[in-house]
Amino acid sequence: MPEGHTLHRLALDLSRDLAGAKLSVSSPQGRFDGVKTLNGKKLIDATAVGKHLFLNFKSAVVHIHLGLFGRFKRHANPPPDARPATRLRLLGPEHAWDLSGPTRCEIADKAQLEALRARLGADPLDPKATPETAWAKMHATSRAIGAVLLDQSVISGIGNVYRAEILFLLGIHPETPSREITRAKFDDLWALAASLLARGVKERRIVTTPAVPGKRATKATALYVYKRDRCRNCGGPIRKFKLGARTMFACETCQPKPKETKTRRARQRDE
DNA sequence: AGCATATGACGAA
DNA sequence: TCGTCCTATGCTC
Repeated sequence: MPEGHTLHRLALDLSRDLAGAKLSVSSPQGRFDGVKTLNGKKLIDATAVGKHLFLNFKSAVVHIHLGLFGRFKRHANPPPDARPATRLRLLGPEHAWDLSGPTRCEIADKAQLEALRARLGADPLDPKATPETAWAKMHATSRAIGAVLLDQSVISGIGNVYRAEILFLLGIHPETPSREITRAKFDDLWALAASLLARGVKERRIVTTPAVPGKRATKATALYVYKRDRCRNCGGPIRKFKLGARTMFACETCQPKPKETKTRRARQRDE
């Protein structure tokens, strides 16, 4: 689940359960080296930027990136024995949170945090974020828009599911050169990303189809194109292909290819 | 039991 | 562009 909405949801939930408390911190797996520094220390809160999560202790900040496999599990206190792969266990008064499989989980100093922030593009979930830099970057490259949307230094928080769904909803073919996106389309994209991510935080999952009152979206109804065989809108076949090292899903009826300016790769593939 | 798969990102070449 | 790292799940045999 780890796209931007997951980390922002986690920041809220971790803050709700653990903020203000002195935590018992452990690493059943043994691969988190901040246990000594943090055990018994008070957590101020948890925050998120893009796909990065920060545990803000009074004395230090833990930087967590879930990568593809990282997960948090919540338990009531007292929690069950931790699985051996548990990298980090945070035990608060009422709840325990177990982290497994993260790409990153380390104490970060000021310089590291600053470098990270400098590297990340604007996060649509940040109410203070402005899209000007993202627009400038997007407008300045001929890379495929589908690849640019995964680039966390342009916009942070969008992952493989959101990129497919956002491009579908905007009717943009993923191989469209980024610089051909108009300012008006970009503004739509930014607003859509913000609203979908916010909805993801609220619903605790990615949902891009219209809400049906009284019904919860299921795996079968939540998305238009991602991992589907048929387009939820027109019923046509979904094309599945690699783009930016990940699997892209698109309906080429609802997302027509840009005219003449095919990418070189697309041309090669078609011949 | 074993294998394929996954919503991510990095470094080497 | 490829290999690599990290773990859990759900399939197939």
